[in-house]
Amino acid sequence: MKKTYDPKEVEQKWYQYWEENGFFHAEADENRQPFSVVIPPPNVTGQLHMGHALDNTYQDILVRWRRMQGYNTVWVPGTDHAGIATQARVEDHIRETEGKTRHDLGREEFLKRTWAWKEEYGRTILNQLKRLGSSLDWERERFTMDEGCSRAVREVFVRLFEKGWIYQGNYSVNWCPVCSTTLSDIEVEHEDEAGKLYHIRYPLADGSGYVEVATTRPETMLGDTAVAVNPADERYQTIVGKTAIVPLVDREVPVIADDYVDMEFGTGVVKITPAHDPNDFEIGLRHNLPQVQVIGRDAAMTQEAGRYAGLDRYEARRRVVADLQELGLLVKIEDHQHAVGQCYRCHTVVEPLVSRQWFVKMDELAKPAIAAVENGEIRFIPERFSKHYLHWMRNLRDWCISRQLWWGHRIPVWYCDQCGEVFASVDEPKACRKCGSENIRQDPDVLDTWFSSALWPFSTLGWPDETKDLKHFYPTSVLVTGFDIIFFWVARMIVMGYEFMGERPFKEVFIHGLVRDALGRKMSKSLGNGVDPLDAIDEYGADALRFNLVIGVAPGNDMRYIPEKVEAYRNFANKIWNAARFALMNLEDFDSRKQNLGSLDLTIPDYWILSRYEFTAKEVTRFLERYDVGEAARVLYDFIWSELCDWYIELIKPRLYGKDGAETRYAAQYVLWYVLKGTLELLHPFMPFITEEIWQNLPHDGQTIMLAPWPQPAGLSSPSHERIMTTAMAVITQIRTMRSEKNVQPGRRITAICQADTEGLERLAAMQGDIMNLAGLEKLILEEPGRTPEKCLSAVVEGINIFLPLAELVDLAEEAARIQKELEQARRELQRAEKNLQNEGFIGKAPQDVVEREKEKAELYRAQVARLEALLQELQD
RNA sequence: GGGCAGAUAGCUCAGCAGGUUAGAGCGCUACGCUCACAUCGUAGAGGUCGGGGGUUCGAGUCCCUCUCUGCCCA
Repeated sequence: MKKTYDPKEVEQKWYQYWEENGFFHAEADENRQPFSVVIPPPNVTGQLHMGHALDNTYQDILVRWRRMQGYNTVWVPGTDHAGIATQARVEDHIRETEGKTRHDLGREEFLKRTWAWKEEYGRTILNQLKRLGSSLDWERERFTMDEGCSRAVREVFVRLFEKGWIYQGNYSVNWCPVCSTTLSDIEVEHEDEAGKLYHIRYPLADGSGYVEVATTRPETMLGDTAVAVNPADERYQTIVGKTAIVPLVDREVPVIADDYVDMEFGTGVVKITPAHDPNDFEIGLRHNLPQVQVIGRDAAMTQEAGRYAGLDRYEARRRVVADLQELGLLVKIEDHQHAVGQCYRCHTVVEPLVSRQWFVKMDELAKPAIAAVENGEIRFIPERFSKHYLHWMRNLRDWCISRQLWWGHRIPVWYCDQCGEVFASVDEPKACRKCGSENIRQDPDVLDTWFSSALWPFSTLGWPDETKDLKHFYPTSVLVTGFDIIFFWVARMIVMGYEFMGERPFKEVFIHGLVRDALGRKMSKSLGNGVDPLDAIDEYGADALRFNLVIGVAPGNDMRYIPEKVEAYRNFANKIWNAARFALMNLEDFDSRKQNLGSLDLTIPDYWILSRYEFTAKEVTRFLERYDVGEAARVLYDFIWSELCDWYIELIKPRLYGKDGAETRYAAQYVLWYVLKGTLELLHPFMPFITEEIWQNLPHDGQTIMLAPWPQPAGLSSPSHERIMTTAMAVITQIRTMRSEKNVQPGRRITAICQADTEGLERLAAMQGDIMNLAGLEKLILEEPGRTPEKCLSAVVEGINIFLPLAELVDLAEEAARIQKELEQARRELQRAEKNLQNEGFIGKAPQDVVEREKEKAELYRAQVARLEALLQELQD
């Protein structure tokens, strides 16, 4: 074995081994409890980023852990066709390489190219997930546009259509002029921008004066069909019902009253443009106003805009404002902060446009999905995310699902040009369902990407067929994802799960935060501050990256990616590597079958490490059960580094070297092997590669650590041995501290005298040899308290007097000062404990064990104080 | 405007169901290449747990309030 751990050498080897031996794969087995997870499918043309690395590390930890626990475990891999994003990438590519648009190529050819693109790049992200160690069941790989998923999409569409829950309608929708498609409400991000508020005068037709309206988008006035005030606004009572004239287009429009108008905003008078504002659209419907579309799908002004036709919307704004100014109708321009809707894909400012689109009626669908979270059938972890979810679900609007794209699931609706019938069909129809005419055409649009991902938990398991997998693995056990797609994805899966499976899609939703850069900023392409997980893996190893991503992160919190931190966990891997190297060097002649734990002649450190190991195993399991992955990892880190390496291995070295005989050597070998092997098993879900590499080298049963049984409690807990060790460790540390303070050469062996009560002496005697070894002693004298040895460095710890006869190093004043300090500290603690114990409330109300512990502490501090006082007295004499 | 997080050592963060002398990593200081590991060891310094109030025998932990930061929704 090499002196330092080299991840490159082992990672690929083991991944291949796991995959080739089918360890990731599981068939549905009715006799075993299922544990199933579906991956949040990454975009098919995407690259692995830290967010994916985090998300999949969490999933892999849970999946590997449950698999070891014996669950019938599957983790379903796959990718998402990501309509807008992928189409945009391919369009860019074609423009750059051929100088053509998708329209130049035509729909069929463009789709052919996109599929080719998908085939070429779709694998990369999945391969990148392998580098991370993800134990995905590759035999189950799916794609949102594969045949099965596509069939599920059509099936769902048709069923909802026939139920009347999918409908077509003319509404104000969000249009992205760059992506050339509509967007659902949540695909629009509202960002605060510094804008302007323009105050404009609209003359009244009867010549009685003007009304002053305030608007942030003056260019839309060309499409105004009303001016509105609040009915309760006393300022404007008299003008309601009059007619105003829209300047520049000289359109006569009514002055209407509507509750929607905010009296506080601007002048309290607003212009109404039903064609270009969703609220105005609603008002337009209420008041029967015409819609005049002055901005087109290309974000340029239409013919309706008269002399502004053809201008870009922003250029039109400038011209309109200039023209108004010239006419003297522009009252003022104020600075104004307002939220501007942008496309979540390309960040272009979205244009509200009225058009005919397909919608999913959400009110009925939402009911069971709301109830499920309310009554705890589906649980969010952390709990607070259920509030987010519920708030959104209770204020749901219908979902616009049609997209004017080519890449996606074509809407399965056909129009008959003969009789006008509109019908949906799962299979491609040859003729009109009603009149039999073959003169039919399919709706040109495709569905929102999220429509197909909403079906993911059951479409990937075979729905609409009633497959064995679906029966056994649905509902899935847990969904792991980031809070940013709770609305986009999680909510819709819940909705569709109840509607089509009659059951929740998953029992629990484990939500994690974002990976940020070292400065706490979101990692983004535009900032260029993203760290490529593959680079991190190359540099530190996949195990170190994984550990870094999860350790010490509380559920739901964001984490910062700091290279030095990954380095620390690379060092941790190396630490384990070397502990194992040490173990293996000393286990060459070891045969674990010779004896079992019960028949060995164990020492106190043996009992202690077994007890600590058992505690650690329980803690790790407990934390994982609560999805507290960060704490589980921390517990392991501390156990391995501090207890196993720093103490236990150091303690057993003499025994392993054969200094105390073969029997105890074997016992030390056995315990070391047992604890190391078990610890590797506990660590395996977190650090799959290094644990497999070491485990394979240790005596073991089975083909892989992946399938080793998860460590179970074995009755190894031993508080009495832990207490002895605690005392010994405190004494050792204290002696080391004194040596260090006085610069005693590390190699120099010295004498120590320990005075303690009978019980203390027993504990020390039991550990005498170990204390001497680890504190660098040539002699350890244990005696009853009474005398104060002359010219010694002294200290008191755990009620034990420690004296180091190092006369030449003793500085009386220094000693006195130090002891004085310790004494004050001990007195403070004693006082605190006594105050508690004298408090009737405490004695009466605190739990028995807390009171007991407080009593023990008081006793300890009392002894401590007494000893320190005596010492100080001696020094001063 | 409404809601939700966060504020703990110089930095980044833990702290579970109120009761440990409040922890870790990095950084810092001193010493040490002792036959697993210098990607290391030993020891050390460093915190009035954002401010104020309250509940409680007891509050970093629960409640109220204020300040600051971030996020979501309108």
